Amino acid sequence: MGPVTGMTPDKKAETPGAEKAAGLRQCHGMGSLPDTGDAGKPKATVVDRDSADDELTNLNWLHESTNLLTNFSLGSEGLPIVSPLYDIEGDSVPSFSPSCYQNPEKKSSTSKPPYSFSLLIYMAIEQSPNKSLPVKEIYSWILDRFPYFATAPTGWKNSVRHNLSLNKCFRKVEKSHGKVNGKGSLWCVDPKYKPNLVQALKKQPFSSALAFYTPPASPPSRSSSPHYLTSVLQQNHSRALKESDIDAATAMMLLNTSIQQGMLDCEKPQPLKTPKKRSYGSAFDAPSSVTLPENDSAAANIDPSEDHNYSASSMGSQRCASRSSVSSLSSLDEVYEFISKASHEGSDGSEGFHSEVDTDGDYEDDPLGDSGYASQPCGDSSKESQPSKKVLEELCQEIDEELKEAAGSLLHLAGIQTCLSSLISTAKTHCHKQRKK
DNA sequence: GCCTTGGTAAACATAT
DNA sequence: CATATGTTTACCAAGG
Repeated sequence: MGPVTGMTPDKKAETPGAEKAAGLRQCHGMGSLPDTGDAGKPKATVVDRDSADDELTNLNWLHESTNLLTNFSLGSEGLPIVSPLYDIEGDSVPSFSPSCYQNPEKKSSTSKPPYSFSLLIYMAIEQSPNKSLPVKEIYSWILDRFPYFATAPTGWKNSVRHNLSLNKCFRKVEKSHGKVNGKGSLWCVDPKYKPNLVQALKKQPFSSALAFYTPPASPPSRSSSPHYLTSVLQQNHSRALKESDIDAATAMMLLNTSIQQGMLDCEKPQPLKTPKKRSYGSAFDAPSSVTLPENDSAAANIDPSEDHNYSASSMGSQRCASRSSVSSLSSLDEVYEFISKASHEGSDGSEGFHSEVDTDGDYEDDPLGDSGYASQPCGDSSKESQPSKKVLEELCQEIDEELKEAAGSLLHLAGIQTCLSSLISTAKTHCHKQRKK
């Protein structure tokens, strides 16, 4: 691990202080460190590994991870946890009994957490406000929660990166138009595989950590409306949307969001990788039981600076998450349908919309396709579709206008209806009075 | 014994 | 150029 990253011959340890010694790996368990350059043969330290394993069984590490649990239980935004997955699966949401983590017994700060890297990454990402994190943040998160890694050989970072790349559960989120805040890109969890990850988590000794599972949070910097809506939608759509009293404006906004999402989905990259390498996603393959309508793309372009992209993708994620784990989707679909009809009435030239949908469908053929590797993200394909992007944006605007008109019509109708009803009621009372007379 | 899965190392490429 | 990040390949160990 020492030499892991980097191409420079002498590569530095990824963590200063931690050794780089090529051989010293496997000091796992005890976080012992470095310096000794015991260029021992790799894997030569089976003993250490064993000791680490022993520690894993006692789960003492958990006591040191109170932050982790706390965060999870509160959700990334301190919101009450809603766990669609549990609802759907009929599982009860695991509860955190304080006793779980209040035990102060801190014996092994170097205990290796009984979570695989993929789960750690998943937790880190899921816990983040944006449901996406740069590698660096993932490192930090892991380090914060699992001190073990602070003293562990640095190879774990390589493992993290390795997992991000190989595990199809994770997707790279392209930063907006070459704009970058530092190196690398954000990583998010492919909604498709969330259920799998969650399931994997549930299998862990402390599956209760699952309580942290929260619906994708709305991104911080974006305008609140769409996110608010999606958020509300996420929490209430099955209930509220089933009710026929859908506010037209809200509906239009929803539609708008969904459409944008669809457009973005068009840009979703298709995994191009050939199934050469071992499929890391095998454990998290999209559940066959869950039918994912095409393109449930992961949150692409969550970059806050990329607005419509963001909200759209956000919605996409939500839908993905919902679809992949929930059954109440039909209601949402109903809304879309309803709205769709409404918009058609408002304007016939919905050509854009249709074509959009079609396009969407085209791209949806191969969600995670073949290998399922998602490493050829959004960015790549978006680059390829640069030219069409403008067109899409234009279409977006057109649709936007149409939708506004439609919304206006709906509101107008709503107003008329309100007027009529009030008139009717007035008339009724009037008649009533006259009759009494 | 085989297969799957997870962890690790390493080489290399690319971006900043 | 140095470093961080991302990709890929390979090997090993554990468990089913």
